[in-house]
Amino acid sequence: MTDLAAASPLAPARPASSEPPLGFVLVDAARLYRARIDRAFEGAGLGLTAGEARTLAYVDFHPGLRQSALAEKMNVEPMTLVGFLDRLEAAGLVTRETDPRDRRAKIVTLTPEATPHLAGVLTAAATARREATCGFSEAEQALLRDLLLRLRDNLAREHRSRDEK
Amino acid sequence: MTDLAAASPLAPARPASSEPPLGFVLVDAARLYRARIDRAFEGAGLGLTAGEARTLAYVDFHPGLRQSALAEKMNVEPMTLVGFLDRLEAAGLVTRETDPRDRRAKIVTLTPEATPHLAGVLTAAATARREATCGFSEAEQALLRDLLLRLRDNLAREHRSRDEK
DNA sequence: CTTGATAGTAAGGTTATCTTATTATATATC
DNA sequence: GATATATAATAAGATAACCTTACTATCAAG
Repeated sequence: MTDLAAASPLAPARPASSEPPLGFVLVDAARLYRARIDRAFEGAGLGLTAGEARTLAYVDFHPGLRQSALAEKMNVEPMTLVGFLDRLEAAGLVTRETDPRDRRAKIVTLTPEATPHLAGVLTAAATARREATCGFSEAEQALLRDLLLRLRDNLAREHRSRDEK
Repeated sequence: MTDLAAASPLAPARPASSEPPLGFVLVDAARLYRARIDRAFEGAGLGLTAGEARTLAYVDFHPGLRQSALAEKMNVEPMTLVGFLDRLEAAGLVTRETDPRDRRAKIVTLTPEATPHLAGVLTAAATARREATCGFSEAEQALLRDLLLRLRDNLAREHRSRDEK
């Protein structure tokens, strides 16, 4: 351990309890979580990656959105979404239909075939969640979710405001 | 929204408050956080990616470890660490020295040149954290960190037990 | 001194993400 | 209504962060 904090008044105040800073813990946790989810998907025989599954779930929660609006909901660039939708569409799980009010835009919806896949996704996600939150009370689980939502929205807001510059 | 939950008793119980399941929120939050950190690093002129910075911080917290032990601490595969160390070593920020007690193994330590980089990393991480946890009380911030640590350790334990099979 | 495990690494692959440029279409302006 | 500008999706191509598998050097045990 360097003596940085002591050596320099310019060094950031290292939060006493933060051996690994919050961001590192978050990124580590997310990597493990994603790996766990990927494995669960693989085990379930859904031919879906985590990103595709996430897209499927978002379309389910927000059906009928344009791609650009969906990308914004998901906090990814439109081009990132294109890739996910290409594969989901090729698999017959979503449709892209030209918006009659603006023929540049496309409306994304789930096909009926998506239903069992979505069920598999949610089951796998629930399994991973149960494992990840082993030992958590209901309240703790809800608390974690709410804290993460607030954190995500803080960052998303900042991210967006920097885009529209 | 499909009517899955109603339609099938086999469908996972969808936690009432969980529009996006916990895992999705976590993965989204982590992506935004990492992007924010990358931007902060770029802005600070450190020629480091998030993964390299994370490695640097881990070596600072756990100096003198062998690569395999360090990889385990970081919850990545040894080969993933090799890439990070290759670049950090090329940049003159870490050294890999043969362990005299086992000449297969290498001991990783920071060089003196790493000090300012590490300071930059911690400053950037602190900035990102301040932004991400805008509106959080001290207690909430600590709570989030502890919940994430527990979650990470749950997943890491599972991950490890599956390896040694 | 062989035999089998272990530490690091080379080679190569995948996923998720981005940026930049292109095309079609819409909207505003003159 | 012709022209300029903005927007929606996308093609092309890059990068970071992982992983798996196979090889090499070394150790440790018989």
